Amino acid sequence: MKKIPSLIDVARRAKVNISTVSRVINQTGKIGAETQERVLKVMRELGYKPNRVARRLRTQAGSTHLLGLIIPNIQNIFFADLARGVEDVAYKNNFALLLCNYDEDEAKERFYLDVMQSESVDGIIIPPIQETDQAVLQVVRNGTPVVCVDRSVSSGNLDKVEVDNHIGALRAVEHIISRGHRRIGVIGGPLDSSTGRERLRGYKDAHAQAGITLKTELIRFGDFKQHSGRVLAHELLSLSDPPTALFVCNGLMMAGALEAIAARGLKIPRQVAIVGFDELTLADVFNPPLTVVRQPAYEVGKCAAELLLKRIEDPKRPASSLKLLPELIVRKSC
Amino acid sequence: MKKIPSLIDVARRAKVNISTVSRVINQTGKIGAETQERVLKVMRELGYKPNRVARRLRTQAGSTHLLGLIIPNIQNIFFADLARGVEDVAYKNNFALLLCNYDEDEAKERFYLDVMQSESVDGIIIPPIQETDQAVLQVVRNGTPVVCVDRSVSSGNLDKVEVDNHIGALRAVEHIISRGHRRIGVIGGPLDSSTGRERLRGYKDAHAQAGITLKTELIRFGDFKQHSGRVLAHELLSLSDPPTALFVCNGLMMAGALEAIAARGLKIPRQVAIVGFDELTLADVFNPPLTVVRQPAYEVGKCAAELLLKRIEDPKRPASSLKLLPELIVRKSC
DNA sequence: GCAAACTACGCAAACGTTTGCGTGAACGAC
DNA sequence: GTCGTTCACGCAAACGTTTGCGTAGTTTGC
Repeated sequence: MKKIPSLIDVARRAKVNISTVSRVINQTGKIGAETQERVLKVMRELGYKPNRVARRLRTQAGSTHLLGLIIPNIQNIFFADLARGVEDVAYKNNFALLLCNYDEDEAKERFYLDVMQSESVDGIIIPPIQETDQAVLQVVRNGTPVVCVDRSVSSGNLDKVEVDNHIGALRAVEHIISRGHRRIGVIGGPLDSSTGRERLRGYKDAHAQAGITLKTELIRFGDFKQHSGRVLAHELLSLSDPPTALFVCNGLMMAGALEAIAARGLKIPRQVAIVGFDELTLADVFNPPLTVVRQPAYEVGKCAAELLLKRIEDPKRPASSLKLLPELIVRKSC
Repeated sequence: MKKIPSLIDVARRAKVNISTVSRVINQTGKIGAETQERVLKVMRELGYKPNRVARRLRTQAGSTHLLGLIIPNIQNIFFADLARGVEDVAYKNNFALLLCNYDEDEAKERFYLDVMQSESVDGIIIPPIQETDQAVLQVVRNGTPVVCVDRSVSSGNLDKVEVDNHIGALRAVEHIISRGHRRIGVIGGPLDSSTGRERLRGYKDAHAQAGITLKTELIRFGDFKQHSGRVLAHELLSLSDPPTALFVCNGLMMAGALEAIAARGLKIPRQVAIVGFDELTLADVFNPPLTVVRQPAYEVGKCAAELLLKRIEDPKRPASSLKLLPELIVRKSC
């Protein structure tokens, strides 16, 4: 329970003013070589570590070395990968990370946004809960750098990095069609999310390209959670004229759909083919191995963090918008 | 870019001293009903949010409402679940969470421990990298509450919550033996981790109980990562007298082992049975569904956070040590 | 050889809180 | 009517930094 040394302790021991110590730490201002040496020595002896809280309090923005990341759920592997991406670049630049799960709950999102501001983070990475997310817009109005990931936010000039959901879905469904399928069921995401909408658009465009007319009974909307994947797959497969292939718009719903297929004892891909959005842990050793479109989640996080750091350094730089390409991994399920 | 209101702004507008405002916020001290009303009104008008940084700076410990969580890798679903557990109880108690991945890298662990202290977190949850983890011992010596999870730390009286790895492994291997197997290969974890050791002990004890003598060539040690699972499974299956069943000591290595089995075109469980440690995303819809021992990761995180909060409230309470029971989920892979 | 410029460092304010102490007013007891 | 108590609130220090300004002492320019 020994006292943690502060600037004052170092200063006293080195017989200089605290401002001098501060300056050798931050390498700002002119310091005599000899003094510098002495201060550094004392710092080592005392095991001095700068107090980040005090530093944050003093300097308003840009040097707190703390980033905020607010995601729906860390248990979703997509966001875990993404988080890992931002963490890695944060660590490389000596930033720490404040991480929160908001669970698609607006109150929680608001709470955590408040916390972040109140913690004086240098910047925030967030997949906005809504297209027009007043809470995050308020934050950027307060002057905190924000970059949006995964989903877009309607209002203008924010940095953002997304994956090209349209092209991903398009390629996936094109592939399904190229395998000869004409009745393709889709388990989509919520239409009020850009991801849900874009993936559905890919599905539709692929049909249009191939001259296949859409059947509304084959189009179902889930909530990106496992449960909805299961029940919607059951619904689709219970149709009097069931689809011969399924396109499932995220990883968790994919797991649910596979449950339904297993429960019905259907053989993949003979009785029903399937391709999912998002890579899954055992996808490549599944029987049969699962055809999926892999999202570059780690890269999304990495790019977002890099963008954020750039903006922190230069708050006036024009907003940039990245769109990363997903990759269709063709295995045996379709 | 408007100025964020501070205590001073509220005080001025309500025509009181800042200390009064502080007192109505914290509900400490006597305040006149009328004054209180006025101050609250002004706070609402201005949208005042207390500055957590200043608060943390002023009060030394116990009320910063910030918890630290340092884990090996958030991409490991076990730790993601665990993290979710602590996050949930943190949120319920209005705590925020500082999350870091240390990647089994001692330098990173040290860096993040420094950050945590420097951020004046109220407490830290960590799976110590070593049995005798000097860095974390130093932290508790400095007076920061710490609870260890998953792995134990040798030195005395720390709060900790683990899962009973011995009983988990014992039950698993008992089950394998009950299926008639006598040559059981094990892909274990590093022996310098308590988890690795305890699971191996379970494996051995199950053999002893059944009167089966251990064959050293059937015992291999990985590093809990996917790659080692694959190569060790290949090694075991290449033996002139290969095992008829495999016990794999964590989830990632399980995925690797399944890769190896798939590559060799072996049928589970006919040609080789397998049971793993850790539940996996598609385990229940795998073909065949995977028999695993499920660790209560979420509960571990939950309990750890609750323990930590208790200790923060009362730093002198005796250390408690929880051991949660894992669950053998028998499916079809053995 | 002297003004100007620079070097190396100290002084003190400021960041937004919390909190011990002080104090005037109201109040109850006698 | 006096005195002690309680109430409601103000004053100012403190937490550990950063940083603009000031200032001795030294160097440079000519």
